[in-house]
Amino acid sequence: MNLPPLSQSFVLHFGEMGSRWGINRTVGQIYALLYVSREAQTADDIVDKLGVSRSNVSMGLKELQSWRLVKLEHHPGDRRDFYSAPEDVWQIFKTLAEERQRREVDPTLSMLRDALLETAGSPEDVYAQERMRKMHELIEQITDWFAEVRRLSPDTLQSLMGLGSKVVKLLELKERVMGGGRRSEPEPKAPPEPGERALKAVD
Amino acid sequence: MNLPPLSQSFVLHFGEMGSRWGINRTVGQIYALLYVSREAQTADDIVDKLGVSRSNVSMGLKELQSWRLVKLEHHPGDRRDFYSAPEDVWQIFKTLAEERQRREVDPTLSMLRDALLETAGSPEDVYAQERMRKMHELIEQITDWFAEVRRLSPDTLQSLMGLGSKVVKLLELKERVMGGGRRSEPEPKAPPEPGERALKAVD
DNA sequence: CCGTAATTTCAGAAATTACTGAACCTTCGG
DNA sequence: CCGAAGGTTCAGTAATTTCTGAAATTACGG
Repeated sequence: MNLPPLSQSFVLHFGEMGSRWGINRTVGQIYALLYVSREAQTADDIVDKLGVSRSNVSMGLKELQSWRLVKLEHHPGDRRDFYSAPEDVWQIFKTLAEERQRREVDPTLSMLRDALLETAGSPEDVYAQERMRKMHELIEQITDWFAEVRRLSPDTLQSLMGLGSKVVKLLELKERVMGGGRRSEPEPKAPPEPGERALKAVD
Repeated sequence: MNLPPLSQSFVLHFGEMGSRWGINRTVGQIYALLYVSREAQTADDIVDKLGVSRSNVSMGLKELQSWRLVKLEHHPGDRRDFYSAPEDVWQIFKTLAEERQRREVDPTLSMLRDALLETAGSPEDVYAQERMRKMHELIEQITDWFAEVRRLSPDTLQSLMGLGSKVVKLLELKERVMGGGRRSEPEPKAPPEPGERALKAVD
């Protein structure tokens, strides 16, 4: 490995971390390298700096592209592919969240929906279905919310997060200003707005 | 595998999914089984239902315990260990979030802090450090926020998420009601409250 | 077209991770 | 103290994943 010390620590750490996640060492290292590099890198640059095989880099870059985590650019008069990581860390975070949603959450939601449409044939499966319904509700709620929040601008998001748990104060404020609404002892189940939260049968 | 059909689909799905995450097939299956089982299960129950070896189940259960995802209980007059998954899906989600924070995020924050305390010895490392600072800020902001939100009661959390992107409206509302505060064109950097957001040198 | 540079693919080697069965503890009733 | 039941550990094997070098493909200037 042929890198200045701080960059190297960073790259090595991401390599290790990669395993705890679903990505392999090389992919983690390639991403880390692009992330801390001012200039876009060619595949051969990466080979030199990380000391792994050319084919491994090629595969790693393909993987990172499938995660939409790297940008491919071309320099005029040079036929090589240059790769870099997007600048904006918020954008990176969003992309990561979206891809993980797509790869990890969506298939599970789909499986749960299918199972919930079946008719349970035993007491065990009746209970299992009940549990799956609970899980489906939770996941759908969290992902719907997340999808909405992702649409906010980084600035808005940031001021929202800056509030921290003070959002609760805001909620109380809302109750007071909006008036009428339900008191602080809520009904056992919040009544869903009509048409929302219905179980969709599609994939 | 010896399970009713819906439970089996669920268990198999979690087994597959496990790989995309950092856990192995058996661990995923054991957890899924416990999750959809009304009664706590002994290790031998699990062996029968999943068709894996006794030792594999033992290791899997140990792993799940290290994630705090299973409860161990004892029935009077029975020396066997009975395992079950906590009921409350929100609690499960929180536990999962906390453990992933501990295993995946904290080590990264720690590495970044260390790197930020070093002196860069080359232009490349100066830039790398700048990038690491950006990443450190992002992660710290998100995790601080998450830590605060985790403290909210499921009810509060739920009404918050029910708002979806309407929180933005609330933010605007706040600006109006509170008056004085900064206009919708924010300063380039939000001024940190004194004492907060300081770089901590500890692990 | 030809030759060369760049990239991709892929079969097999290397490394890692998961799983098993057998041996080994620990606990407890008698 | 013995023996049986339950639980854990661990060395070896099986399975999977990662990585490589060589061959194949693509893209392009002349």
